[in-house]
Amino acid sequence: MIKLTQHRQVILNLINESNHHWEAEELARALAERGYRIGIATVYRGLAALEAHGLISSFQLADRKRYERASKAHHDHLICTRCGRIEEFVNEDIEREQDLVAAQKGFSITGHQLVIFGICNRCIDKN
Amino acid sequence: MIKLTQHRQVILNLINESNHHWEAEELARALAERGYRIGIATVYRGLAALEAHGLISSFQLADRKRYERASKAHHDHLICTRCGRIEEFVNEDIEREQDLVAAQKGFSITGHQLVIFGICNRCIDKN
DNA sequence: TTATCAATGATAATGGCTATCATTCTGATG
DNA sequence: CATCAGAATGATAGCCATTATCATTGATAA
Repeated sequence: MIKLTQHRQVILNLINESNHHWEAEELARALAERGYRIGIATVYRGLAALEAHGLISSFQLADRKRYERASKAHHDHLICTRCGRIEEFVNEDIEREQDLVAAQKGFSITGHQLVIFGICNRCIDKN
Repeated sequence: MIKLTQHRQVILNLINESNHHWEAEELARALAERGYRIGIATVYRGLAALEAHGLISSFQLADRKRYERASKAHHDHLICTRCGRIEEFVNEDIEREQDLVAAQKGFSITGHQLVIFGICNRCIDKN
């Protein structure tokens, strides 16, 4: 079904190798540094294809999308607005409450997007 | 402190008059329909100024910002991905859990962004 | 081998939003 | 009331992430 070309395999490997939350241009730069000549449009298309097949996942942060490993467990994100550090978290209570809210409002829930903004302890310690 | 010009007053009134979640271009169109000649840049600047002074509030939905009345109580949004209807909700449990998550991760929380996606009952009934 | 169809790359286009800059408005002061 | 400074405005160019276009390349099946 999915055509996992060499380019896409390289993109997938890079994402799978770390816990990083990649943005498209950043990933393109990393690929270039490693000697791969992959056009920016191909990177965007590859990311979309990989995500469409569940091999990676993404979330929207401000005006741009971030791509990460597809992990089994759903999780949300916590971002430090000072240094940009992103942490992941899982909270079953929040998940359950969201289902309740949707049910109360007569919505059939299909997904959600939760990002918590804050200042991380490293940044706080610097002051 | 804030210069509440006529233009900004008109923008503010329009937003205050309804529960609508306006996007900038949509609001500009509505103003034009009502006979106001307000440049698009002025609309954007006015929205930013009104928000900066707490007279309206906003949230990011996908690639664009939505503006709404500044309500006393914090709330989040539920959006129907089929018809675009937006509902608001308040859930204290979710708020509390977010504080806990941030504390656990050593973050000093400054805000969050929660949008639940789903299909609303009106759309479901149409099938 | 050939036909087919997707992937690719270069680049133009899109769309929301911001910057620029000349002009206009406002309101504080004399 | 006149003047002046700083802010607001409008027209429009620019920015930037992403997508569309289209000619070319590559892979797979017959």
